[in-house]
Amino acid sequence: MSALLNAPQREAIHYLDGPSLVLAGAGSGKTRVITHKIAWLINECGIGAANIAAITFTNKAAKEMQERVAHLMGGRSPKGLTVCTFHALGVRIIRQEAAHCGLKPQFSILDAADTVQIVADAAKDADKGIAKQMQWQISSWKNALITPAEAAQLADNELASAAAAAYVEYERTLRAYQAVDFDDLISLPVQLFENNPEVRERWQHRLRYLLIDEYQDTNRAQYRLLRQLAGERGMFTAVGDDDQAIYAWRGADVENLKLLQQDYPKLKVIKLEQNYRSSRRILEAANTLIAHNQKLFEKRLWSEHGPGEQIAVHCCRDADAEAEWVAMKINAHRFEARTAYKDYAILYRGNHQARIIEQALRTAGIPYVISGGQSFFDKAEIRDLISYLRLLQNEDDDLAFIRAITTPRRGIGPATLEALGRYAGERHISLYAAVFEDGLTEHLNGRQLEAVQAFAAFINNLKYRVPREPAGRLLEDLLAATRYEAWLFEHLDSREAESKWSNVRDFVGWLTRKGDEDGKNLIELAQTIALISMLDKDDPDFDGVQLATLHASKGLEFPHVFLIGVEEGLLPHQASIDEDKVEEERRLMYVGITRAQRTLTISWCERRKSGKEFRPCELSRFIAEMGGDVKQTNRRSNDPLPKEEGKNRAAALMAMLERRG
DNA sequence: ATAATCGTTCTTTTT
DNA sequence: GAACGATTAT
Repeated sequence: MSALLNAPQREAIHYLDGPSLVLAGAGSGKTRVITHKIAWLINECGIGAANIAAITFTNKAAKEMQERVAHLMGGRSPKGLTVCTFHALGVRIIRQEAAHCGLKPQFSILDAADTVQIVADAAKDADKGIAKQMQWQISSWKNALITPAEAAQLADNELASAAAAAYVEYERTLRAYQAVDFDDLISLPVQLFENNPEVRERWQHRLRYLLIDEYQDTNRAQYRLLRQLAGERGMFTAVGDDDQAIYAWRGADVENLKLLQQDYPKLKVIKLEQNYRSSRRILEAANTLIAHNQKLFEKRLWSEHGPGEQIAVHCCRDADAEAEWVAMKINAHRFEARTAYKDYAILYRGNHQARIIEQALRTAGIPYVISGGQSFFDKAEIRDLISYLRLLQNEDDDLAFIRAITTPRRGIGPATLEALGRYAGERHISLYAAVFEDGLTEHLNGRQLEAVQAFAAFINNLKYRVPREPAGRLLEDLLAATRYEAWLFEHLDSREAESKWSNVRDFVGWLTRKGDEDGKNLIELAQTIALISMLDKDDPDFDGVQLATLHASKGLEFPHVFLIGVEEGLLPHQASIDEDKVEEERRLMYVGITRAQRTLTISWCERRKSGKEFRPCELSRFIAEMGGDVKQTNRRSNDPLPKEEGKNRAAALMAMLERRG
């Protein structure tokens, strides 16, 4: 990237007369604009760092932004500057204004699995799949700031009505647990600011200038929060690209771009159309593809780079052959071009596709890193440990209580918990509080009572020690006392137990380090982990091929990109075809293409396993939509042969040699 | 009453 | 391949 800023970039940075929207095409240097604008505001405009907030969409983006600002400002991040996700900002607001929200400051943040369980409990006869759909519906309502009462009126089918009924109970349960879900992190601040103008003004005053990254991915509630914080003056810069809007399924609303123009008639729109990333052929293909979408803003990327290599489209026999082919191709290309493994990325539509690739890379001896995928914090063993931490932080968190008291097993099962739950429910107290009530003796037998009280005493003791002892020691004691390691090895095969235990060790090591570095005790640490979904252990020195879903790849770039599984039904995904949502899939494809700097290699399979059977596949429509400048190759020529066939051929070869010799 | 075991089902994307 | 549910064993 050139050291100088181009004219539209400069304009975007220096524009301060009012609200502005920067339409930043892929690879047009949008992070650069944001970071430079922050520096400009602080250095040239006399705005205090503490009065500036840059809001990103992912933790990773926030971290990168922070680093780049620090770099720009001479190695140190300006004191008091806010660079975080919408959700992290929400946590900060709620924690500081907890009393206004009817919460105690140590509220718990529930994850997806917890919320589904609450919905399942709220709707008694719920099967797991239905509960998931209902939770989904409730989440959509919350993202659109729709109350349970409004939802009940809106519901126009059986599922929605059931969800609306569960919604009321769901909210009640959350408050009883002193807990919030991810959606609350946005909607509670919105409600708070709605009802308390003084509080809103205080925050408006604190965060005087706002920069919002990935604006096209904001949902209704987030937009509302932005407007409340920015107020009438509208001192903000929103940066986004409607062509890269890929989170509609999660409530993101591209309409927010239109709303911005409506709500702020003086909105200054600046387009960044010069691409600094990709060679011209890749850019052309991306432009041609995305032209098939209905456009909100006209935009055409251009580049000063040379044409570069042709895009290759390769057909494979099946997913296994595809994985092997990609691995082989990377090894060959790396050898020829003398590149590093980290110059390559393999991108795919769904997480499940990663497994086959991983396998192939391992056998080929290629190092790799996966970003995204199942979050480290979603793993059962990590959730086990976190449930103890959550319970320490907030004893009203019944879900954490249940998980902690039953893992590892300590002779407490469903029957005991049901009795305890009934007792607590009648009294409107938490499970933990119920353990200390005298009346409990009526409902539990001697052994049950003893077990439950021993557990509560254990937690109580830990809690007492939290302010006095370092987090690391408490964690070690917690694991020792619960015999967690032994429990893992007792009921799992050793390979699995080992992997789980090593995850636990990683987690404990990470927490211990963090505790020592920041001088935080265990409970203070517990409050921060809920938001850190991806373990930011990505070590930039590690030389490995990057594996990522298309969603997770947004914002990244690589010299050489492989885009796999480009088939009808997978990309575009079948569900999107059925629901007439192909435009979003096209944007997803667009995001994938525009990650590539020098070469783009696309692959697809003739057939794919669905369940037990192979089903024939056809090439994605998006290839045709990219224009004709691609080089199609067929398997046969350089495909690795399936195992038996390979063996046969080797045998035939041997036979031939023998005949000759 | 609790715990381990076996079989069945599904996999779009994530703060 | 993992996560859930139903079944069997203690």
